[in-house]
Amino acid sequence: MRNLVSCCPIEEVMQILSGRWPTLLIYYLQQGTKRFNDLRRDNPTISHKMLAFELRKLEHAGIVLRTEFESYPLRVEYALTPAGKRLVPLIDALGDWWEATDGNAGEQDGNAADIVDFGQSEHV
Amino acid sequence: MRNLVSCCPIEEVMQILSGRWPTLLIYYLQQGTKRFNDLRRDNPTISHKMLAFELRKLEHAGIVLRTEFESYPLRVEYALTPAGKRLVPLIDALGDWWEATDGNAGEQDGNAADIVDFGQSEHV
DNA sequence: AGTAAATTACGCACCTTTTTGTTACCACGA
DNA sequence: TCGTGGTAACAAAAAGGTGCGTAATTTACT
Repeated sequence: MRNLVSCCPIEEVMQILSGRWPTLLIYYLQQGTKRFNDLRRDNPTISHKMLAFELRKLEHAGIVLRTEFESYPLRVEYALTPAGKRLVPLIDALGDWWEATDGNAGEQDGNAADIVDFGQSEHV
Repeated sequence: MRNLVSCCPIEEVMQILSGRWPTLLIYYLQQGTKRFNDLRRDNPTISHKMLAFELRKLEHAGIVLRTEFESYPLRVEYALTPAGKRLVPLIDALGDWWEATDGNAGEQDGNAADIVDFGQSEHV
């Protein structure tokens, strides 16, 4: 009575992990403790608004630990919590699954290389 | 050189699984073969446009197999591919992880029950 | 020595882009 | 006329980007 039977926890997880940034941020934080601008440098395409928002989301979810130091210009450090560290191999497994699928995907449909772009833009 | 080292496959997976519907649809399809309106009945809040779009996305990703029968009113069946079935336990693991985290989350922050709502609406 | 500028980690307001929903419409057969 | 499995057009909502402000301190320039 656990395996994908209660779909609710999965919905909650996806609410946290959905989007480009959560898994990426977990990836970078898994390398070690980082500061706000470290993460911005790690990922130059994220805006500071998004970074702040996603970090707060991950913090609330218990995945990221935020530590504030009252030094010169104010310093904040971000790190994975134990729960966040336990999450890493699960995300990892998804990546492995995708690579395995991707490897032999061509046999079904013919093309699987252009999956990346799902442009739904219809207002052009 | 595989474990969360190459972040790209994870980005691709999240591009497919992000959002409310993909994991939910996988959940319902894991119960067995379904037809379009079966899935609509399973999940009344999804619009048919979204359902069609998400199903096509999952189909392109090699997770869902679409079979069209030329019977009287036209009949289409959706089912998980082998790759889709292999994905199920991974999604499952995320749900289990969340439940485990949720169980002892109170020790860190005090409240972890109201994580669900991340209203970012600022234009009210 | 005095002034200007940069750093740090954001919050806020405005605007654009993307996503999602609503509605109508299609062909077909019972 | 209803249900089947959609597509296309339009509308609303959400997500995301940009730039400004903050406050203390250090560095850079003159």
